[in-house]
Amino acid sequence: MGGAEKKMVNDILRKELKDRNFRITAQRELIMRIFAESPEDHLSVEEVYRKLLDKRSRISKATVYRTVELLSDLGLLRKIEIDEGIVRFELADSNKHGKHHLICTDCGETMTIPDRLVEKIEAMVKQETGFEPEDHNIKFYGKCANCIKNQK
Amino acid sequence: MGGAEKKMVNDILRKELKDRNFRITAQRELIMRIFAESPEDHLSVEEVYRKLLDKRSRISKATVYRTVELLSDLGLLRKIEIDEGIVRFELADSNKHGKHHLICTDCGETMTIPDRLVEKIEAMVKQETGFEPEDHNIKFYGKCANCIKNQK
DNA sequence: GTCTTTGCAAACAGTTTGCAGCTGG
DNA sequence: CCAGCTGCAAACTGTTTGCAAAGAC
Repeated sequence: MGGAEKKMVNDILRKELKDRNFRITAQRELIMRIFAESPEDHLSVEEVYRKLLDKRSRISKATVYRTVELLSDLGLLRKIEIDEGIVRFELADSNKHGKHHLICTDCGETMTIPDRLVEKIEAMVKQETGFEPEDHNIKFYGKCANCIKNQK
Repeated sequence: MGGAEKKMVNDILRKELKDRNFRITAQRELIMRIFAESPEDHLSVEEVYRKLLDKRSRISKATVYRTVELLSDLGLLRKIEIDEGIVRFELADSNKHGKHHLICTDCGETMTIPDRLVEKIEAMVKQETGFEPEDHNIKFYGKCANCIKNQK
């Protein structure tokens, strides 16, 4: 994420905090920055904490927990869970929501399911169950078109 | 699950234990039985433990943890995770595979997506992408029909 | 100055482990 | 009989909480 974008993230954070009458603190800015700077797309509390230590910021772990939860409430981070038992957070980039992948068990390739198809699936779920999906986490494991072809 | 099926589950357990040189114990049979008898399709360790207490079986929680893990290794149970932070187990009914849930962000209710619908989704994925799904992990987060209704 | 936020340590929940005694084969 | 299993309690991990002191506005 480039310098300009990082500044933008910080501006959004400040605005969001102000609007909801929360205070702008160094800790909140720092933690938000960790996410903006991080090459990985999702971090556990432990990982955020480590990265803070690397920067010589002495923030308590309790504050990381509280802040990351607050940032989720503000809609700046999204809480996700990939491996079971470990909660993670990622930047809630507004144009990116949910995760939906096809994972080939032969060649290991992972592809994104086309948005169009995801929308169709969500519509189907709603129609058949009355449940209104807002977010999702979808993974299919199987054989990709290529591997099926080469197998023959 | 009917009486005959419950007996079958127990026979499979005994065979599986024997084959792998584990011992057949009352605790293992009991815990397996809890799953066979349970109307819910997935149980946390805590819930299994409670059900054992209801039956006046004084099994230690450590044993429940160990057993449920063993039964998963044997392929009789499957480990799943629906709400974050709570691990659950379900009967690894051979004709039922993968995990697919609807999780209501209002009331916390979690429901299983009907198999029929899952199959339809898989067929659609195959048709539109050429990818052949064999297993999956699907979670939708949103509002359940009940909460939508009560909200109005 | 006031009300929020932080850091610390203690509390908590879920899970794992070491070990003495019990038990299935 | 004896290796494997269980129960118990203690240890551990990840997370939450109460409170006094520090900080934002």
